[in-house]
Amino acid sequence: MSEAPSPVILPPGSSFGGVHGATSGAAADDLLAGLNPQQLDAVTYRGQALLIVAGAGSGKTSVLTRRIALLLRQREAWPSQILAITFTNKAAGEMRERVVQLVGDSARGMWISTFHSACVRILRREAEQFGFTKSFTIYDSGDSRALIKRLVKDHEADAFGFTPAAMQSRISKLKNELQDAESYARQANMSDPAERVFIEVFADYQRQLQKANAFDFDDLIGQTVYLFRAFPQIADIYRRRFRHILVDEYQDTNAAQYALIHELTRPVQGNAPEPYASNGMMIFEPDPHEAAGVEPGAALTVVGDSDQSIYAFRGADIRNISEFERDFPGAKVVLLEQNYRSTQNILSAANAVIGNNFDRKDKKLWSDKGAGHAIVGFTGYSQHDEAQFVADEVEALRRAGMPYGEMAVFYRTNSQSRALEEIFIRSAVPYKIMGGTKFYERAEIKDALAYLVAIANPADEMAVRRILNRPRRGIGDVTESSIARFAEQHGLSFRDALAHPGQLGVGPKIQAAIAQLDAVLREATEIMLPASGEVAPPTAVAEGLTLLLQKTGYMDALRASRDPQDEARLENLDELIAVTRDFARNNPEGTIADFLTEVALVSDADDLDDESGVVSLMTMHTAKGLEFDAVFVTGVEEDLIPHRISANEPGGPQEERRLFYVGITRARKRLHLSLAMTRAQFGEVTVAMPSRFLQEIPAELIDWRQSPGDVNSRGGTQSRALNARRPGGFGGSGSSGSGDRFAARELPRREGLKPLSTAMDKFPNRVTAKVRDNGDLELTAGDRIRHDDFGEGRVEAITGEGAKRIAHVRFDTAGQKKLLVKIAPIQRI
DNA sequence: CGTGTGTATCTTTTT
DNA sequence: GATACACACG
Repeated sequence: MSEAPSPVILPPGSSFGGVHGATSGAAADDLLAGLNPQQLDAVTYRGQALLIVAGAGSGKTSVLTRRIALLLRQREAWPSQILAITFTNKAAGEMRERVVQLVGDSARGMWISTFHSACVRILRREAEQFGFTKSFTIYDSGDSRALIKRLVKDHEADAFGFTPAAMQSRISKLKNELQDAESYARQANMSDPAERVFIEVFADYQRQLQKANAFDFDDLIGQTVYLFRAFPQIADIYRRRFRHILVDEYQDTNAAQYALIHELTRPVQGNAPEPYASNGMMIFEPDPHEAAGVEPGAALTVVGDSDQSIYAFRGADIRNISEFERDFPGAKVVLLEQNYRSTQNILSAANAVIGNNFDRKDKKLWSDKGAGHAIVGFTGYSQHDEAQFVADEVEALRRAGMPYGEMAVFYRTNSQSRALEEIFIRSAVPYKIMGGTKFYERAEIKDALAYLVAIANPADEMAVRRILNRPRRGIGDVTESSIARFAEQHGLSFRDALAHPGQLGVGPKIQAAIAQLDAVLREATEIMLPASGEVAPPTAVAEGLTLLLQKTGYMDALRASRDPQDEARLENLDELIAVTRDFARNNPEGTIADFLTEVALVSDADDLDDESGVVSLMTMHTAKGLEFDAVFVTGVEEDLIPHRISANEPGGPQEERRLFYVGITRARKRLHLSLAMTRAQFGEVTVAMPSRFLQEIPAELIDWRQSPGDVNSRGGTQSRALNARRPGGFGGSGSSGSGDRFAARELPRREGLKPLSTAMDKFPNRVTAKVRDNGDLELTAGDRIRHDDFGEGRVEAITGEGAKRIAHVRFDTAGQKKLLVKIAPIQRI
């Protein structure tokens, strides 16, 4: 691979990446060129079961895509016979793109998707077989929590100490093991009243989902398995269709996903095939040559790395991969250990850390890229200080020629992003946060989507209840109950009860409000699901949504509000409408249900707009599967990584170590590990200790710009040199009195490196929390300014427009900085 | 029925 | 430091 920083992520060994299609037809040479012997094996092996143990950065995506490409190129499989499963939609998109690059358009027709999307596809076709309709809704975790919350209340489960969250996670765990309330009840201790109430809630929850014609995330998988088991002839359809199944990130599959794979790879028993059609769609075209009878199961390829298993908390079972050979006798195993991503220093650190996990097969990544730069360590006084280090370092790398898009900042918990964000804004570093408060979880977006759900799936009572009083219509709890009662008495759905406002026994004003809502819903239904039988135009969803938001007065209410946040909400809604338009453009056939599916299954990690011009901020979980030239792992502290909560969980600390391992192995060339001595969480400042994982990295690999020993919070409580023995606890004592020595120490400066951010001594917690606004402060080159933290300096240039005007300032002591004029704490002098 | 105030609990990680 | 909930008031 080239040494020069490049915004394009080249596949490992892709020196030949540009020569596809040179010799079409027989030649597979270009697909095999540049592969090492193990990779070659992984691409070309043919058999029922193949496990590719792929260490971080060993080129597994490349191997997987070539394997698919080869199958297609050599006519071993039609595109429609291939099912490739990834964990995120983004990964699926990338894989598809790369296969297209290799074999061109013949990649069309493959199923490359996540477990969840694949299951939705199947379920939409088959839902009518078992009591759902194809317009079912998908409950995300927020939806299902809301429902569970209500049920916990109804069943008074809180009296037994059940919180909705605990209830939800228990139910989810069971579902991931393919249990339902009934099967669980059989093995439960029914003399325990808490167990009984749990089972009641579980069963009721499932009833409510069914009644609402909805699946939660776990059901998407679990119910598909159920479908296959209960209707073998349906399962056979898919077994016949998919001859090659490939699963990425296999170490993160849970029991339900494992069962799904098992079902799909079973030999086809049947004396089958009535060409099976559903909803008028032919699902597959039976191949006349292999008309009927027994067929072997699909060939299964799984790729994974047990060292990167980080989703045990959501049911992932590492045994799926470690016992693969037992589950699939005769399976071939290929080990990929050569790393094409990172320099040796980074790998040595990674190996050293992961080597502390005892229950793993030893595996050592190696690289021929050379040692590379040392890992940079930094200890800040506070999280803000740490963030400033990151921002400064990002700028230094940028000036040295690395694009922002090749840099990423990782943290353990989403809440850590705030401090980084503040500093980045003030330093005018362009960034983008992946994950976090998701667009589709914002209240106004959920409201808007609830309107759409109310149209697409009127059986979904939760959605209808949600929009009942949004915007405010004067409909409160009392009226809501009246509607529910009326619906029950007359055997109507909650939605249909709205059509009879006069009989609800409520006041005339409220009657009018209900009638108005009912009318708008009808009007929108006519647009998006025309009764007359004709197909709705592609723009129907956009039109319908606009109509709903306008005629219900939702938008007007926001506009009239003087809450400053409501302006942002309006913008979000506009963006949602824009999303519906995009959707119409990309899916001319797309229905409202398709739109809602897409929305329910995208995560923010999927945001495809690789603007390549911005630094990415994300959790270490989100980082899995990505790689960057420069990586900053922040908050490398005890109680954060490993997270405090993990300490009590079986296998918790080990999973945390794997997570840290995932974080550091994302880096190609530059790795930075940083921490803070004090961290404000929970609203108050607490003292933080360096993570135990830091001590697992050989000292010579880390170049400490400022080591934990150099730093003392608030003038020093005690020495916190990494390997210094700590007598007793810490925090309370503060009596050793040896701190000032360290506090005064001159910070090491290194040649060629940017000076550290200055004014450390007055930095802690000095960062203004409030966003300030300099209004239309006019600055021009040559002006002198004073900055709250950096002191005085001279403006060298102004770039950008309006609110994004950036001042390039050379400070007398702090060096060169970029500042956002609008909000930087500066004044002209 | 809506709004405002006070209070409790919160933060792991995600399809 | 934020948000969600309970409660009291208009």
